[in-house]
Amino acid sequence: MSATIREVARAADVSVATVSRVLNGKGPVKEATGRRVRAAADRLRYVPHVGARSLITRRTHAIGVLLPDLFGEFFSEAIRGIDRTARGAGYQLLVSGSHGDSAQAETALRAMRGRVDGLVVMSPSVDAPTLSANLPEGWPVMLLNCAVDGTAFDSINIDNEGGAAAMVKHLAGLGHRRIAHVTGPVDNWDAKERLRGYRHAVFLESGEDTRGLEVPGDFTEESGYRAARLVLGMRPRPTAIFAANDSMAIGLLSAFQEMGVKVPGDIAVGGFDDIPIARFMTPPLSSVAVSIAALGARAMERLLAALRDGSRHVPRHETLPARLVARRSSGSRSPKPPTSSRHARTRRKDP
Amino acid sequence: MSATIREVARAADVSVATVSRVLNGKGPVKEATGRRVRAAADRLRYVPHVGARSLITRRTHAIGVLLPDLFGEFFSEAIRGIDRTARGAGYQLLVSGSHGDSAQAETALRAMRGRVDGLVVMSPSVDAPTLSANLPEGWPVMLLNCAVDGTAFDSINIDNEGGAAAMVKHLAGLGHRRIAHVTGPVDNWDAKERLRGYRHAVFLESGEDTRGLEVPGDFTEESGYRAARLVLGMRPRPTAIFAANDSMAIGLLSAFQEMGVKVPGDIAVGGFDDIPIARFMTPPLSSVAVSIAALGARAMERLLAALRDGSRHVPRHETLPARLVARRSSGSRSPKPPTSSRHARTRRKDP
DNA sequence: TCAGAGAATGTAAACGTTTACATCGGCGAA
DNA sequence: TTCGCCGATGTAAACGTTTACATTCTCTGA
Repeated sequence: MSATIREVARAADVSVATVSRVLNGKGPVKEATGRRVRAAADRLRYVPHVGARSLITRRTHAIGVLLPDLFGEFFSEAIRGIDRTARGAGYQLLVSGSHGDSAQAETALRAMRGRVDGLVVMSPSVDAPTLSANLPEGWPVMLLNCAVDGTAFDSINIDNEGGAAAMVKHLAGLGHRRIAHVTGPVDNWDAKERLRGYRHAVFLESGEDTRGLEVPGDFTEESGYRAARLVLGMRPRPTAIFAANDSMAIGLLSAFQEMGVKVPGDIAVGGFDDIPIARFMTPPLSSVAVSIAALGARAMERLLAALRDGSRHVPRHETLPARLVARRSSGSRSPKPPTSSRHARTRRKDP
Repeated sequence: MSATIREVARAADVSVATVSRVLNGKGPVKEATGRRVRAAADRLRYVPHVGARSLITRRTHAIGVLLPDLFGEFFSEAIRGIDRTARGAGYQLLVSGSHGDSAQAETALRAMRGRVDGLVVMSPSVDAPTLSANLPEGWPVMLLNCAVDGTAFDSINIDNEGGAAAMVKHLAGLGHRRIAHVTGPVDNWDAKERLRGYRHAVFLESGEDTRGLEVPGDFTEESGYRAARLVLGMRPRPTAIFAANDSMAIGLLSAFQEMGVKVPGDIAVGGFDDIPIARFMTPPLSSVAVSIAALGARAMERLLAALRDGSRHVPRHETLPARLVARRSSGSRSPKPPTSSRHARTRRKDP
């Protein structure tokens, strides 16, 4: 099979300790000896056995990544950010996706034990108790956009509240006074925060109460499609709708198109997430953008820092800003974006 | 830290060998002893140290996954398929993405050595020589949609040729006689196969030579945008264009819209890949769909089989079918698809 | 010349498993 | 009774590293 450190030592006519020292760059070694060892290692194609190494160093140089059953680009973007940062620091990624329920996530969590030095968890179905029950004490964990409730874990969240408020302000700035909202699933953390941001901003802008302006949704296009009819039935009729995510906003758009309701002429529409499809809708959908890649990168950065600091590390909470993207669906008379910028965003290697 | 097998043995009042036997289900053990051991292991939250285990078994129960710098949904879909199958067989995934060039891929390849039992490689920049140079002899490897040239490696490819031919036949069936083609990058395997399929099908349908009907592209929207003008300048003017991927087809669509050229009235357009945006274009883009998840799942299945068979395994090549998706851009008068099906496809968890 | 410092290198224990082999009973057959 | 077999369990070696400690070598300064 593969060469062992002992064979390299024999080939370079030194002891195994010296080989180890040379390859790990610790301890004093003579220039010439180092060269000899490295040459022998190259020649034999020596690669240290990670198992044996982790057995004694208690380090695996791998990070576990737990992701929910994401579709579309979220998965890719999250991994992209995490991977780049991890690789830069010499860490590998043990990825586990598609966790529908809490039980699956627990199994995955267990399977990671002993394989990784730390964990990045992005899963709505994993909460603090589940986590602490399945993890060795004091394992470095970074929670990504999970429902954090003042736990002892590190976490990073998107500024859902601020993003939602920005969208409401944007619509209000365009003259809209009655702004309806299609909510996400009631038990969804992001949805709850967006709802809160919406309510607060509407109150600030118009002093109005939002009761009677909220329509329940569940993040699917279908629920957006259904919501359209409900909103049109409100009296007085709202002049704008803010959907808690883009999928529902797209549902709204297709319903309005079928009914002959003009967007943004008759009613303005805004979404959240700025998924790639958003800019290709007719009319292009105004939304709130979040850089998932940046989220992942930041998470990995902090996890690596935690790994370095060891027990001195103090967990804390962080919020990543969301950015308003005004397009035509909200009535913003933004010109057609220059062709080049669209390309930059959606280009990809094939397939 | 974590409990060791020795502590479990002491707690259950047996030897370490017995604990190992119970937990691995091999060797004869008394019913009662088994129960006692399992109870102790649970109580102590014992998880075997994978490093120590792999040191002696020579197995890691992990599969390396090398992916290119994919954007959009390809990444997610590929991982989804691979992950599901791997998890079912008790394997974990060591993922490494974002490999721009061959050097990066090589580094990643090396880093995986000793960490994984097998490899799934999906990377246009990795070829057979690079692979064999950086891999231990006889390592199970599955090539996904790579440029395979009769090598000794297992591989699975998409039926680019068949898909392209299907699109041409579809257009010809709608009455088109002059069908132009926007090609992909010249050194891209998929692009080359699609071009071949196009040429062959055009020859079969009309007996015509395709010289003078091909326009160079590079898979970006921009190149599609530029291609539009070239195609319109051909004499006699083609009545249909088949772009080698959807991004370029989208470039065509936006160019035509700006120029006031009606699609499909003045010219029909078809793409390849059926990316999610395709159905949301105006008009919805006809394309050729490929299930990337199925591709990944199939790859993992075969890799696992190879792992089981060991040296008895014989590598072979496999092709996965591509499916034509006719929409309005090709002039197919498919009615607006029922709302529900659109939802099923694009729904996703948030964010 | 030589003590002693420090650099360079070697020796061997330890990490936590699995497993070949040894051991120990108990039981049926001779 | 005794032999041999077999099921259940224990003992200890081996896997490939890292590293504390021991040893050897090479100077430097008195």
